[in-house]
Amino acid sequence: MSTANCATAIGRPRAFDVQVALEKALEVFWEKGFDGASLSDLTSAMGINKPSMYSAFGNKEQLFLKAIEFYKNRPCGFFKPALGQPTAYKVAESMLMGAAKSMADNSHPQGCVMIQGALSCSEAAAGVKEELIKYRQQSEDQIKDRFELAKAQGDLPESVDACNLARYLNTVMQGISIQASSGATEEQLIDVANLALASFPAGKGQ
Amino acid sequence: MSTANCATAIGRPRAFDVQVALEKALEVFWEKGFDGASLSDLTSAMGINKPSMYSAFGNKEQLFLKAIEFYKNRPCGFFKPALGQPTAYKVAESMLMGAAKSMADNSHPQGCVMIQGALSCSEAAAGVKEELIKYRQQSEDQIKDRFELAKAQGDLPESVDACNLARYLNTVMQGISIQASSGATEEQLIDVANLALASFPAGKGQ
DNA sequence: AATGTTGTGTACCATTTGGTATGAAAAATA
DNA sequence: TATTTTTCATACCAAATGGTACACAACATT
Repeated sequence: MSTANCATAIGRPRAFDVQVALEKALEVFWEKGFDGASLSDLTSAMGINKPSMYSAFGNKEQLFLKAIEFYKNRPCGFFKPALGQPTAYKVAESMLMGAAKSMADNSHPQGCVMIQGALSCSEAAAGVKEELIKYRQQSEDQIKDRFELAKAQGDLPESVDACNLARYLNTVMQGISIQASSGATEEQLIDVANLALASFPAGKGQ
Repeated sequence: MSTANCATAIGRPRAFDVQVALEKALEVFWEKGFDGASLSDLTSAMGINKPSMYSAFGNKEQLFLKAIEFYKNRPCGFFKPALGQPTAYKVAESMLMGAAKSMADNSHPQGCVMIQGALSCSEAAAGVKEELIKYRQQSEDQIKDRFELAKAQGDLPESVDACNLARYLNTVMQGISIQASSGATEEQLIDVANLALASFPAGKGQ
């Protein structure tokens, strides 16, 4: 049951690339959600059969969680780079524009799998729903921390409630996810992002 | 196959109230989504058995659509009253505050079933997903029309793009739905709503 | 070449899925 | 009371669900 691709492997080697299979599974979960994605959907997209899936990933729930983990860390993610922007305003701008661009991108399912993967769901998905809620809260907390830092640096007024502002930013991004999965285009979402930025306490000049 | 409760009914009368059963079904769909709600979940919540459900509502998909129709028209809905507010700003304010209050209300599942009922879903739910997208678009169009009217009345500047502003408002409400279903409280969502209102082109005075 | 270890493919498992056939039960009408 | 019409309850259906047993295949080590 070794998931990692060890250099000196003993026994029959895997005939598939675990990472590639995980990406394929991610696409299925992304499009259909946890409840809507059946094992047949998953394994046929991954190009493997069920025993291989179970031995490599555990079960459907763990496969989902590992796919989400990959999603969080994938190189094209817009979140972490946005957090690193020099000013609070630029953080928000980069995040909203990144969300608009990324979520409307049709090289993969629209919207965000961390939002849509298990929103209203069966009891079987209750675990992954809780996990996704936790992840979303962590993102919000990271934004909040970044805004607290901005306040300490004088980049945001002391009067600003970093917690509320972070929640607002997160809320708009989540709305953008819904819009994207409903068919909104990148341009439309950029307009939304610009309107949302008008609420931002620090002006565009900063 | 008469759905309506006719006064002079011939044959054995229904042992259940169609409207009450529909409300129960709505709650299940609301909480679990179309894919996550099984017929067993539904019929046991409705207090009837499957043949009764099929004869009264058609099938799972039509039951869902009828439940959504009921949801749209239910008396406690905040959307239509908000549209009737006298100014564009008050429309937006009423809508956002109504969303914050309604979606965090724990007398029913959190969030909005028209958003979460079928977002990422299986092929079996593709039809209801499209229907929900259409409904959401109709809501947005109604807001847009209201803002166009506001422009004609001089209540909004001519420079405002009613379409973008409506989409922004809709986006924030959809984000609020996600937040609510993630456990956000009414107070938190009101704070979000107030931040969102800061983007509004017409000032609070209007 | 024999052995130990691990992955693969098939075929299978019990359970659940959405959906029905059928006969009995309850009412209005005749 | 007999008939007609409709609903109810049970039992059932084929297909799909998430998950596994098991024999075999492929590799490293001995």
